[in-house]
Amino acid sequence: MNDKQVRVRIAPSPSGNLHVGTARTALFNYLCAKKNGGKYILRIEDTDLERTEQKYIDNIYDSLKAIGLNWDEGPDVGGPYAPYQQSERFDIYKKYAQRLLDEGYAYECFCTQEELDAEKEQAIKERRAYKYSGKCRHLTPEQKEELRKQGKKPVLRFAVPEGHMKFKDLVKGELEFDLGLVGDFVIMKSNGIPTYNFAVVVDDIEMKMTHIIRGEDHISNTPKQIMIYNALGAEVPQFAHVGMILAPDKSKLSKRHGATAVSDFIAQGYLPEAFVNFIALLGWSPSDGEEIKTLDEIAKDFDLSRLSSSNSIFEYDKLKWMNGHYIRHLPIEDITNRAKAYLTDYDLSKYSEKQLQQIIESTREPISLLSEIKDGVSYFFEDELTIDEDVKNDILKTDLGKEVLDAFLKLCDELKFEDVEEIHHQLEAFRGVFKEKGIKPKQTMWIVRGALTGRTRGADIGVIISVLGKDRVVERVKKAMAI
RNA sequence: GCUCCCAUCGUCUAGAGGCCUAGGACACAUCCCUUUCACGGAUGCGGCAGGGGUUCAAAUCCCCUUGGGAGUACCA
Repeated sequence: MNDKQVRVRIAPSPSGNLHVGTARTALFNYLCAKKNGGKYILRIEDTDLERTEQKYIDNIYDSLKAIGLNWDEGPDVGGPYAPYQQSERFDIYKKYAQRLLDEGYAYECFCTQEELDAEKEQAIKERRAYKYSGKCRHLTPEQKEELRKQGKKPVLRFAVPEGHMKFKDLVKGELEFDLGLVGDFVIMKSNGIPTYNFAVVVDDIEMKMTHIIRGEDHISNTPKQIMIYNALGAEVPQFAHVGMILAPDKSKLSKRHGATAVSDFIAQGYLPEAFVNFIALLGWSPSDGEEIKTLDEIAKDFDLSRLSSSNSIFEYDKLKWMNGHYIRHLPIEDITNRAKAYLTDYDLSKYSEKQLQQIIESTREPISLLSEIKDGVSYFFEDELTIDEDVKNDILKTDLGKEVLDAFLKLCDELKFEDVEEIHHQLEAFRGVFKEKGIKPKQTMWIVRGALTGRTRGADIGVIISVLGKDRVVERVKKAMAI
């Protein structure tokens, strides 16, 4: 490669919330910049005035920030090539368009939608691939004047030359296209707004992009874009086209498969760390086989050569597992703080921060979504415990249940409530008594757990007893005995 | 239809001619641990789409078939 500073970009269109596919593209660009000490730029491609909405722009900012992909230059932070929002760059595109017009690389086309549709229909009838005829290519100045007088507004079309276009893609390898198959495409719409293919190139030139990393759905745009680079006498950046992210049924990922927006995943309880880690593995693989990595670690290890050229399917199973892994391994203070967002229905002031952490610590193990924490800790907060029917019938109402609870109630007088370790020891002795009578330790504890939580599963029993404290433990046991 | 891209366990992938009786991760199964569910650990199940070449040697290179994906807009 060259020794220029690497400059890459993510250029989302604000016509929807930030999509996972876009997020992954952003991630790869970000990683490429970080790895090479380059710059990672955010550019908002809002030339589609109809579909652009401010809330989507906000969502893009928020989502990108949430997963840690902060940009070096962008609409909000500015930069040497501002503005970074296409709707504010219309005069720049006009200038470049005029240049292409003047130099004969582009021409005005006055064809109406009807004419174009007719051409298209004809092509279909002849079972021929459609391509614009180029009939406006050689309009005389007089003809154009006449058309203009009729009130027709022209579009600007790029005059596609004959021949073949070849370029080397960093992940796909050598790619070749027959330009005879691509028609003269529109670069400026009749309303004076540039089309995508034109605006990207102008911006990428102006913003000095060195690498274009994007989804392979852009492969067919690439020859068109390269032609524009060439016509403008600009250096062509390196391209790297990655496979797409597909839904489990191999179709395009859509809402019907669940969430598609990064913000949806986060709202569902996925941790940003886990989410980025997971999407990084979709199309990229670590050199050491170690899959659990922080963003920084991934950046250190990142290399375009390890990008995959095939599509990958977005499966929730692994994401969930990974999310659970992060929930279990991130510092407890951190997880506790984030968990609070899901516990707003509870009166958290009931417990000290330390106790809250104990609660979360012993509840975080089995969950894979942070949102599950709410249900997981409910019995710590309910004043009126809800007891599962089968816990009532199969556990608490039994003779053994009464016996165990009676004994446990007596034990409460000696229990060292403030010391979880000690509680465990005392419990061990407690279980031992029943074990001698042939009652399995797990059965004994099941009964105590049932009385205290109303469930058969939950946090560490020592923590439950300690955090609940003597008063509530005794109260709950008595209530359970009265069932 | 036309053009382009892709093809290793169910899924994500390692593999850049011999290191491959194809490695890892998720999922699944069994076992162990255990105060529950889990977590963790161990073991197992499972794949080079098919067919031709090239080569002493092919998952790796070439061709064909099949399958999948993308593009084909005055959308990005």
